[in-house]
Amino acid sequence: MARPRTFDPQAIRRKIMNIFWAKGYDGASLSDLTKGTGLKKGSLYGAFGDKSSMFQLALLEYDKVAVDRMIEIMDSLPGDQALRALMLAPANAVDANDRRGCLLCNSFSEYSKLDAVARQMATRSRSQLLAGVERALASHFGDTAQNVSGVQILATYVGLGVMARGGVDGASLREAGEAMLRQL
Amino acid sequence: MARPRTFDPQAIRRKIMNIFWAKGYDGASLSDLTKGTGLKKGSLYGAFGDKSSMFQLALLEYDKVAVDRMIEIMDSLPGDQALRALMLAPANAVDANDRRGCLLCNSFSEYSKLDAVARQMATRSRSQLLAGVERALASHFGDTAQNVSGVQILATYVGLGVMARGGVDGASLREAGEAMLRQL
DNA sequence: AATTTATTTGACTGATTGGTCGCAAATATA
DNA sequence: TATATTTGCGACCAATCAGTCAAATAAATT
Repeated sequence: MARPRTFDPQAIRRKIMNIFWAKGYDGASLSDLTKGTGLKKGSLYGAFGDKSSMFQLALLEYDKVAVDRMIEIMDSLPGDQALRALMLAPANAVDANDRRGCLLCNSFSEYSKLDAVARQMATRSRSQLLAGVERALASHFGDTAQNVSGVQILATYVGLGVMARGGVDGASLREAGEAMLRQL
Repeated sequence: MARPRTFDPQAIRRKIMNIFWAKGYDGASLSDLTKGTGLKKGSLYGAFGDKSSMFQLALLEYDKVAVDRMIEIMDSLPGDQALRALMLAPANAVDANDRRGCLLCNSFSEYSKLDAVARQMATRSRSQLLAGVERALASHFGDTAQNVSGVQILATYVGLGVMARGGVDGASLREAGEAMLRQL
């Protein structure tokens, strides 16, 4: 008996994620969100809550479509190929003209402006990504102690994404990723 | 015959740098700047120009007191110690309760919001830091080809700074830095 | 076709954004 | 001490910020 909503919430969630991905939490204005989704403020607030809720939603969506997906791919590959996929992802994105970097990594930069829930979500995604990296390392090296550390690989990945945002060319990012892989 | 200014421009420049360092270009409001410097808007604008000029000034100041200083230190040390100083700096800062990361690296994250001058300054500082890293590498390895790349070390450094902002503990940052050093 | 109910919409907050301007205060010279 | 000048300060500006709300709209059931 109620009028059904005319938009697809899932599609809007995706658009919201992309807006925050490109502009950051603070950098994305309500005006950006209304223009980017095609919805008016009222609909946006009615369906998804306030701006911080929308960002939480964006983090969740990114966790599903990017982080979890990357972890699944890594888990399905031999350790060295898994790490190769991760370390070359930033260079590949820049070559495809995508300079947004990684939404999760970007949110570390503005961590101090996030609410407690968003911080927890970001921290959780980070530790899951780290766990995936460590599984790949273990699968490559066996369980023996090694020089490389999972946090080091994670730091390199974060740095590559930020440098992509900062205008570094794809070739340099590829060189850095390849160098990291040579250390395995 | 003119009334002399009652503040020390150099000290104010330093304060402006610290404000942008902690909050970023977009994140630092004029209100932050007036509160942080103790000067009113009129004085601030009269002495330093608009907000983007003040950010350029902050980048220049950071280049002098942080980037150039780090490069000087690195140039004065044997290659391995030089790289050690760089790779452990983020962990040391966090241990000293400083989670601001690196102003230069942070500006990569919001590169798209900077004006042309600030972008050029950031790019220039980055390539100077990279050159310093490559000198340290050459001093350590001689001129033979090696597995490690300067861009890789730079990416790791950037990532460590961002992770520091994102609440990662000092011990993890140290572990990552030490691991990177083990690859040399 | 009438009613019910949620959706959509645009107008409207108060606060803050970056930025400007004129006036009063203060000081160094004459 | 009087004057000339620049600083410092507060009021003001339009634009934008996130967020609210009531009225108009549209659809599904009866």
